[in-house]
Amino acid sequence: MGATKTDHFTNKQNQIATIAKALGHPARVAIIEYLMKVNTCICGDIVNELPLAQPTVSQHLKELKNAGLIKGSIEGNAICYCIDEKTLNILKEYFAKIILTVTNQKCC
Amino acid sequence: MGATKTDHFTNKQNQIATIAKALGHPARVAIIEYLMKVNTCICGDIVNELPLAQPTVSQHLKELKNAGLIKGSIEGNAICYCIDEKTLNILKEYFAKIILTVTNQKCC
DNA sequence: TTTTAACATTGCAATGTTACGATAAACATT
DNA sequence: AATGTTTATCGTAACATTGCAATGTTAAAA
Repeated sequence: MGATKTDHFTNKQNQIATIAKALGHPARVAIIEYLMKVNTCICGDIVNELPLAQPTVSQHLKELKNAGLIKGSIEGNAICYCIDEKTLNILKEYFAKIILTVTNQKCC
Repeated sequence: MGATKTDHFTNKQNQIATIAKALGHPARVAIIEYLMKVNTCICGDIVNELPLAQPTVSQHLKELKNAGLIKGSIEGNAICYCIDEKTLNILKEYFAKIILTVTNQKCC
């Protein structure tokens, strides 16, 4: 098949999976790291930072945007991208909760 | 193409992407949640908890294991699975660092 | 207005993922 | 030994992802 059976899972499970999936590629992790490193939202310049062709980078940016991990606003000729930390925080809090629960378990 | 250019990215970027990718499917998120909920490592019983056929579940478990998110030990007839919180913690700490950095930025 | 710059979109080839039936392997039970 | 239970593996069909060349689109610059 190849198609994920999303309707069999909860909204939360699908939400977490969607965000995690967007971060499931090193190029997209690299984009996030770059946006963090430059210490401001960056207009243009992302393509030159990655070892990938422009259409490929554009596609990765689109996926990060769809997942809510970055925001992009048109700034004249270029586009200004920055990290949306709210979405990252959803993942962080989710993992923190699991880790806390699991650490208190008597197991294996 | 379809093949990820892993060699163009750092080890850390590939590590984060690999772990995130493993969590990028609702069935695998559901497995993690179930392992957390039962409050102990569970032997068997995972297949019945998911709306998927046994070979599919087995495959998802394998991917979680490869990513280091769960550990499995043979327990007689069944196999005992539990969460490896160390791997989850790598992701959590990574996100926490990004969130902290980004929140202090004057941006957009 | 033509040109340039910065991204987006389209189309396609190569590869990866998801799901499951069939089958195998390993052990427990009878 | 024969049977059942549990998990893994194989094979394969359907679909998704990755990457890029070619081509649009939009707005600044000349």
